[in-house]
Amino acid sequence: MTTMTARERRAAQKSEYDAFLALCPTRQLFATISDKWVGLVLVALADGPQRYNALSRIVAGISPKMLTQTLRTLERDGMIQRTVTASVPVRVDYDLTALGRELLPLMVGIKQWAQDHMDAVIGARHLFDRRDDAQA
Amino acid sequence: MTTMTARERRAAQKSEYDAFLALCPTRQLFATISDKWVGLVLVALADGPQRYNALSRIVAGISPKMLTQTLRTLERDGMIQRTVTASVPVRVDYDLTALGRELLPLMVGIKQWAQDHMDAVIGARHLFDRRDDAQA
DNA sequence: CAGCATCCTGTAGGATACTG
DNA sequence: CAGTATCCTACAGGATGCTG
Repeated sequence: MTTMTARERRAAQKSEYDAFLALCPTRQLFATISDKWVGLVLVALADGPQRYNALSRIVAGISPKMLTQTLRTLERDGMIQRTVTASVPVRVDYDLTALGRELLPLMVGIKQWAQDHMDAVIGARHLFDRRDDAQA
Repeated sequence: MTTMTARERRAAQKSEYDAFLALCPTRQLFATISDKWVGLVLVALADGPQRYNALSRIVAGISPKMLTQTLRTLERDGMIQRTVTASVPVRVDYDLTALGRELLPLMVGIKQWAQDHMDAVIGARHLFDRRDDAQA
C-alpha cells in the first residue's frame, strides 16, 4: 500500500471527507446547503439569472438581510455568480455557476418532494397526534 | 373548466402547493427536511434500523436533545418508524418508512455532493476572499 | 435598485445531570 | 439503554431606517 497510484491516493483522499464526522469540513458545507433559504434561492435561479428584487419576490417572505446573506454565502462558495451592470440605477444579476448547476437538481428534488408528499405528511401527523392524545 | 376530470382536479390541487409561498404548508415541510440534523439522521438509517445510541455515534456531535427532537419530528411526519422491544433494558429501533425511503436518495445525494465538491468550494472561497482582500 | 448598518428578540441548540 | 429535564447563551433572523 505504499505503492498507490496518484489516482488511488486521490480516491482515498476523497473518501476521507465524511459529513457524519463533526469536525470534517463537509459537515459545515452540508449544513450550509441544508439551509432553507439556500435551497429556495438556488431553485429560484433555475430558469436563469435573476435580479435582487426579483429573487425577493420569488422567495416570498425572505428578509433583505437573509437574502443578502444567503447570496453572499453562495457566491463565496462558488455556487452563484454576481454580475454588476453599471447603469443608473445599478443593475445586479445573480446566476448559477457550473458548480451551482450541479447542485440544483438535488434542491429542485427536495422542493418537489415536499410538494408531492405534503398530503402524506399531513396524514401521518394526524395519526401521530391522535395516537399521542390517546396515550395522554 | 367546470368539467375537469378527477385526475385534472388532482393535478391542479397538487400544483397549488408551492414552497416559494411563505404561507404554504410546504414551506414548513421544506424547512424541516432542509435541516442538517434531519438529513444526517435519515442518511444514518440508510443501511437499516438503528438504535438510539448507535445513531448518536454515527451522527457524531449531535446532542441527545437534538437527536430526540429530530427523531420525534421524523416519526411524526411519517418518515421513520419507532419500535420498542420490551426487555431489560428496553430496546428501541428506528427505521425508515416507505415515505422516508423515498426521501432518502435526495439526502444521500446532498451528503455525497458536499463530500464530492468540498475541494471546489474551498477553492472558490480562497478566490473570493483574495479578491475581497484586494478590494479592502 | 440593491443593498448595508443597527438594534432587538426568540429560540435553536449545546452542556449537564438525572431516571425508569 | 433510551431517553427527559433544566439551564443557559450564542446567534439566527426580523424590523427599521439610511445610502450610493
